[in-house]
Amino acid sequence: MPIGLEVSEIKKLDEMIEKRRQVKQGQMLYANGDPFTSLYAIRTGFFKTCVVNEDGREQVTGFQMAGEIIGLDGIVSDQHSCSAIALEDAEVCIMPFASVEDLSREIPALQRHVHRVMSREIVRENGMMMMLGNMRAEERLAAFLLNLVQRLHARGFSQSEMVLRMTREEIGSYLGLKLETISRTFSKLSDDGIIEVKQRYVKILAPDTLKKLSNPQTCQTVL
Amino acid sequence: MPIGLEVSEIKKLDEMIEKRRQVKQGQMLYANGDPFTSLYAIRTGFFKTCVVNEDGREQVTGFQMAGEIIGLDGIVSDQHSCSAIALEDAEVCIMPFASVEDLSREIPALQRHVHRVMSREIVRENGMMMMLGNMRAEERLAAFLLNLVQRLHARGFSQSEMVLRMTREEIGSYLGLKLETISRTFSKLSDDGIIEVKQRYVKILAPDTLKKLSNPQTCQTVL
DNA sequence: CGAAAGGTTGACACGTGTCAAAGTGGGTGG
DNA sequence: CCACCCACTTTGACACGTGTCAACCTTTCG
Repeated sequence: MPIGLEVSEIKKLDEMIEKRRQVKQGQMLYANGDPFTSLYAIRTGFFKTCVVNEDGREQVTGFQMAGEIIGLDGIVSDQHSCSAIALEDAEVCIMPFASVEDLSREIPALQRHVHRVMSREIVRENGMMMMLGNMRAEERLAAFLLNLVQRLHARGFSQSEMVLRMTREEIGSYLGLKLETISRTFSKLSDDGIIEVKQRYVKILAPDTLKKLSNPQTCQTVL
Repeated sequence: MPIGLEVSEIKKLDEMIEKRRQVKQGQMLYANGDPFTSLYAIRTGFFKTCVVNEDGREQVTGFQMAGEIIGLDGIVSDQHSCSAIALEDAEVCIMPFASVEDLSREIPALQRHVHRVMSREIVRENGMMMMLGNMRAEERLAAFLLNLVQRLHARGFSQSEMVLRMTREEIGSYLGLKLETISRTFSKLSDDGIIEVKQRYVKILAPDTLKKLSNPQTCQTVL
C-alpha cells in the first residue's frame, strides 16, 4: 500500500505478508485480551471493532472495509484491547508486527506509511469524539452515511447507493444512540425525501441536504 | 523516555531535541491547520487539545500533563487537525518528527516506543468513545476524576487530592456534557460524601465508591 | 412453513440541555 | 491595600431529545 517503493522493496513486503486468513461472517478475527502479534490488512469483506465493559455494554469503535488496517490497538500492551468481528465473509493479510517494524527500519517510505496509518486513526477518533460529544442524532446519522458512501465510492462503488453490512443496533452503538433512534432517524430522513431506505439498502437522494445536516468539515475528516 | 537505551543512543536523542519552548497559560502550542513539523514532549505544565467545527462547537479531545507527547494528529496530513492550548504556564521539548523517524530507524527501542505511544492514544480514544457513547453524567465524571488523580499520583502528587487546571466548561466539553451538568454532578457527588469540592480543589473521600460509580475496567484503560 | 432475527412505530419516562439569576473568588488598577 | 470587575461556578425551573418498553411487521433461513 505505501507508494513510491522500489521493486526490491515491494518484494520484501510480499515476503513479510506470510499468509492470509479467511474470516466467516460473525467470526472474530481477534478478541479483547488476545495476545497481539500482527496487524491485518483487509483484502475483502467488512469488519466492526468493538470494546465491551464488564457491564456488558458494547461500544462499536469502527467499521472497516477493504484496504484498511486493523489491530493497531494491540501494540501498546502486546494484547488486543478490542475485538474485530467480520460482518460479512472476509479475507485478511496477516502482517506480523515484528516484521513490520524490522522492514520499516529498512524502508523509510514504509515507516512513514505506518506512522500515517496510526495518525489517521487518531484523527478519525478525534472526529468521533466530536460526533459523540456534540452532535444530535440526525447529524450523526447523516455524517455516518456520507462517510460510508464516500469510502465505498473510493473503492469503485456507487456514490449514492449502498447496502449496509451492519444492523441498526450496531450503527446505534457506533453513534452512541439506541437502535430505535437509528430506525426513527432513518424514517425521518426518508420522510423528508433526503434518502430512500429499504431495510439495509440506502440511496442518497439529496446529498447536499445531507451534507448540510451533517457537517461540511466533519464529512471530510471524521469517521 | 524509552527505556533500555545505550549511552550513545541517549546522546543521539538529546541531540535530536533541538530546543525547548515556553508556552504561557492560555497560549497555543499549535493550532488547527498549522503545518506539522514536530512532536512535543511536555516537560512541565498542563495542556488541552481540542477540535472545532465551523459551527463553532468545540470538543476537547484530551488533557495532557508532564511526560506526555502531543502533536500526533499532525502526522497523517502534515498539518495539525486540532489545537493545543496551555492551561497553565508550560514548557515543552520540541522533537522534529523527521529526526524522530530517522533515529527510530537506527534505534529499535525508540521505534517501539513511538509505536506504543501512538497505540496508547488510539486505545485511550476507544475508551473515550465508550464513555461518550454509553455512560451517564455521573459515571463520566467519576471516571474522569479517577483517571486524573491516578495520573497525578504517578507523578508524585497525592492520590486523593488535586487542583483542577480546567474549567467546568472544558471538563464538560471533554465529557460531552454541558458545564451546568458538570457543576450539578460535582454537587451531587459532594452531597453523597464521595468527594469534597471547593471550586477547583477536589478531594476524593470514598475512592471505592467512586470506582463503582465509574467503571472498574474503564478506570484502568480509559481516558 | 415456521421460527428467529432484525426493523418499525407508538406512548411515555427521564436525563441532560437551556435560560436565567445570583454567588464566589481572583486579579488589577487606583 | 482596598475595591471593583470579570470570569467562573452554582442552582432553579422548565424544555426537549433520546431512552425505554411494548407491540407488531418484515425478511431470512433452516
